[in-house]
Amino acid sequence: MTTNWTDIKASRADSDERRHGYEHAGRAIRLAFEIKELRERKGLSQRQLAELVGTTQSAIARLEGGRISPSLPTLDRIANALDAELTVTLTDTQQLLGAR
Amino acid sequence: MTTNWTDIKASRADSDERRHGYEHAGRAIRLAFEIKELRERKGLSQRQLAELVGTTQSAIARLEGGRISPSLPTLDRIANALDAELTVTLTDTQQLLGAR
DNA sequence: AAGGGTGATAGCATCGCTGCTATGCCCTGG
DNA sequence: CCAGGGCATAGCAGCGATGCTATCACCCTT
Repeated sequence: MTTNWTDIKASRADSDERRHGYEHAGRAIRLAFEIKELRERKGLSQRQLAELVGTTQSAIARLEGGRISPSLPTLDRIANALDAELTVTLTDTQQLLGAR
Repeated sequence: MTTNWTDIKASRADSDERRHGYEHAGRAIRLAFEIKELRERKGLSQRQLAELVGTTQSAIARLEGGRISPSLPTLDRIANALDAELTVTLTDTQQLLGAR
């Protein structure tokens, strides 16, 4: 068999996955902004949201700072507190390609 | 001001956010399944995916086990390796409600 | 029967996120 | 001027996720 797996591996050796923490920052910043947006829309202060979520104001500030990549459990709790829904999806970008 | 914030807080005291790690398992299991699904569709073994991602087979197996809540950085790396895209969204479920 | 490939699991060290306290800064109202 | 609220930041302890090695059980092929 020895699929063309070797090719796949080679073609990516230096493209993307070799760089570990490249653009997590991007997602973190976007999520941070969305949280802040939602919170302000609800008219809540960081302290109030913190209490709803079950944490402290500084933790909320840190999240909204966008310098860390929040955990899914944390995002979920925030979402619930803000009457929002957290959606996490993995979509194949090659559905119609590798059909051999 | 003293918004109806007190009401909000009261109305949730024992509904959802008081329970910390309730259904993270659900999301973890779904993601685990999606990863496995994608990986097999690409015809990759856990070991091959591991190498693409830059980790080991046991780590992949653990993820696909669905007993932990993966970090976003990890999910992102997996997604890239599988030619997939990771989407994380916070959607307001009350857009047309609290117009005040 | 022996070997190879695949996937689970355990145990460990390390790292990052989280919760917390304690500040500091800015702004607004008294 | 002096609170007071709102937000940011630092520093620390604790915990969960990750990476790793080493097994183990299975299946399949030879």
